[in-house]
Amino acid sequence: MPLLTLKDSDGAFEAQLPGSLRRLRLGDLHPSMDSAGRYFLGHVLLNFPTTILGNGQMLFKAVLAEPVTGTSPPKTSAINTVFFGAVAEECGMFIRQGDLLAITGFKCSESPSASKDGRHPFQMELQEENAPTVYVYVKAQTTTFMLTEPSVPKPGYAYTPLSKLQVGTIVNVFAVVKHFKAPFRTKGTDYCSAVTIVDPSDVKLTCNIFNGNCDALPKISKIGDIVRFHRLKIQEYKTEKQGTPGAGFSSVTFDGTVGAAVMPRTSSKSFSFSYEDSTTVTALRRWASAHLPPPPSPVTLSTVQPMAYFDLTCQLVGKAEVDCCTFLLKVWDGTKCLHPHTKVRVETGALVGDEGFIYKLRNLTVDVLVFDNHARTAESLMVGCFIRINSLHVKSQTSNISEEVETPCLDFLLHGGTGYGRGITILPESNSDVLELQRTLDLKLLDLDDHMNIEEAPSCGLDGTAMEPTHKELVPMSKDPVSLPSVSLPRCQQSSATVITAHHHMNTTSLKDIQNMKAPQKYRIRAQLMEFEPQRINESIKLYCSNCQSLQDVPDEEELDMILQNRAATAVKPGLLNLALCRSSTVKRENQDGSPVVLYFLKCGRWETPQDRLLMIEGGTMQEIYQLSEKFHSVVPVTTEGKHLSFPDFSAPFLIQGKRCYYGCRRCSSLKSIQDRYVLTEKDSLDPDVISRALGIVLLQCVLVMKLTFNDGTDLLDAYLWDTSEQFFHISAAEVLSNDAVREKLQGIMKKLCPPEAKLEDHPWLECCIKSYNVKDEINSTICYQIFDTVVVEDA
DNA sequence: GATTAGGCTTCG
Repeated sequence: MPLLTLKDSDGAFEAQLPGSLRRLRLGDLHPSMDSAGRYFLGHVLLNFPTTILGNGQMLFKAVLAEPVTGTSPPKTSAINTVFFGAVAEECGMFIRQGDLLAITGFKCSESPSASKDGRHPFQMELQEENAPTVYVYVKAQTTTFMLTEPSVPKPGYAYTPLSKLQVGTIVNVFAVVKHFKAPFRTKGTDYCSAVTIVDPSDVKLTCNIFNGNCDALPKISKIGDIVRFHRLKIQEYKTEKQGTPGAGFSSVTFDGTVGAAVMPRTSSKSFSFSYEDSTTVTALRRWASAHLPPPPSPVTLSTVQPMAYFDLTCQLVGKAEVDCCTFLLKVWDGTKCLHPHTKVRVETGALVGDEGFIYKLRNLTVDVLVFDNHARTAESLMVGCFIRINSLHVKSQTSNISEEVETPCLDFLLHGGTGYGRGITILPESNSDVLELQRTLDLKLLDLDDHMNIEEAPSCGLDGTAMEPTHKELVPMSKDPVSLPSVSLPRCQQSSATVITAHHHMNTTSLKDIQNMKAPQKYRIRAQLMEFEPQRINESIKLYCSNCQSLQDVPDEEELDMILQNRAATAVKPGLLNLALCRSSTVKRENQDGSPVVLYFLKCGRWETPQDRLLMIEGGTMQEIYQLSEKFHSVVPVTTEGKHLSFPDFSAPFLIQGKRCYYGCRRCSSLKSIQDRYVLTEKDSLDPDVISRALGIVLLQCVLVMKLTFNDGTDLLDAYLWDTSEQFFHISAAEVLSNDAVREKLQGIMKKLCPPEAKLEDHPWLECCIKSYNVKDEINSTICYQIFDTVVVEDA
């Protein structure tokens, strides 16, 4: 094995190397030199994807930089390092930017690209025949940055004031963001973010930062943020200096607010962060607060002025395509726009989002029309996400100002182009503005619930066609009244096993009265639970698509094994692999006469240990998949199709994490090819949302669906419980399937709500909000009922 | 390791 890892917990890197080895410096390298007994020490500045040469040999290239001890780096500190064959395969999978390596057993040759890349005139080459060894220094703690790292040779970064920049140099800078553009796709291959920065030397510099991965761009969220750029190349454009990423460019961003925590934001997994950096951030914050104009105070929908441009931080409630170059975004920020504003009409069915929620917020949302390049961004936004719309135009529809007859109607427009930073940014949930917004929205929602009354019940209801089959299946049949249960205590004195979370002003309606009323309506009821379906608790969990509203059963392990067996039987040639994407290994099973199991290890991710790696598997039973998912973070079942990997179908989960299975919607998903090497590694995230989005899969949500039969002594009523947000039971539907303890907890609750052995009169009383809605088919129209805004009392 | 864009508001 040419690759050896040494842990930082075991001491300093060089102290762990074999004592006989002596260190070679960059100046010692020469084609005539013998590297036996010697090693070269360097940080990985850059690494390129592993490729296959014309002769079928694998090649991995990295640029190494000798750790610098002085204050400023020498001119040529970087050297190209080329790994061949098996060495390339192994090192290419493991080595990443920022790693510290010690290399032995290499040859030196002339670098064919030295004149172009300005690096060392020679390059290092590692071939298996020379028995090379690559020692990698592994940090035990990789998730967070380290404040001090005394045992690792750390490059001493020097920062150039913006007034001292020279064209043609590569520098490190620390400065305040004066202006920025949210990342946008260029006409080339990359995303770009334009950032203008200033520092206490009172000079500004515009930088165009490019990267093929949008997430790798500086994580700037607002003007006043502080950025640290390493290896920024200074160019000249129209007599002005300009910054652009130099080789190995990296960026770290900090909040610019005086007194805020100094938390670095970056997508780099490995980056330095020292005590000095922290004091620089503090100093820059103080300088900016005293010398720069204060950042514009945030505008909300309630404070918006006509004919203005502003940045809006908001939540996306709904979206719809208007035409090829226009998209509608329905957003809210918890405040009410005081001016009349345009409501955009879209074709029925075009609006994506929760109908009920859109209706509930109808007086608080504004319709934003986004054009051209932004329409494409808008299309990919997930309803519910938090966004910042930069340079949103509030346009008054009254063209002639002299005609001030009425209050003007406002249009919210995001014009095409990126001028003035126009754009849409998805804000992470950890963003401080989002946390504040979330609080505002939560309070507003509570407020809304309190003021919502029966007259406000939506007329649209939940009578979507896609839900019909389920509801028809479960449509209440028995409506014969039964004898009144004898109750020993007055009802008002009995505690409830469930309570309502809103609508307390509503009076209780008897089930008999409800049966005589038209839908849709909202009611408050007090009744006992007579029975519920399904009795087998696992069957109450369904897979729901929020996009097409379809509902389906979750296959059990037996069904899944059948599906997997059929797949294996119809597979043409298992094990055909795409080398550029991953490494495969075939696992033989002693007790099996059937097809082999092939495992594919993804090469291009940054995941290093099995616990944070994604594995693809071809063949295998569900039990085997679960076994693997205990060791690997994520398991994706695949099949081979021609020369590439593909997804079999949607009958089985497309992703397994631990005991949790994730399914895709066969109707709404449009699969992207795994052929694209970036597909699975987008953002290097193993989040099911990110993976499913990257694969073009619309993720199905686990929901808990039950039919509850109530009896209040006046009549019986069947109501559906549709618990999508863990509200009713405080239980995650998905966990009912994957966690035995959670399933038992749910069974326990149901036992208490509806004790199987007890007489109905001894069942606990429940207080519930229910709403009625119409379910229509070609011939009939039935009224169904659904429970809402009700929760089980803990320890019911 | 080329290229992209290169803040200084719009068709709507």
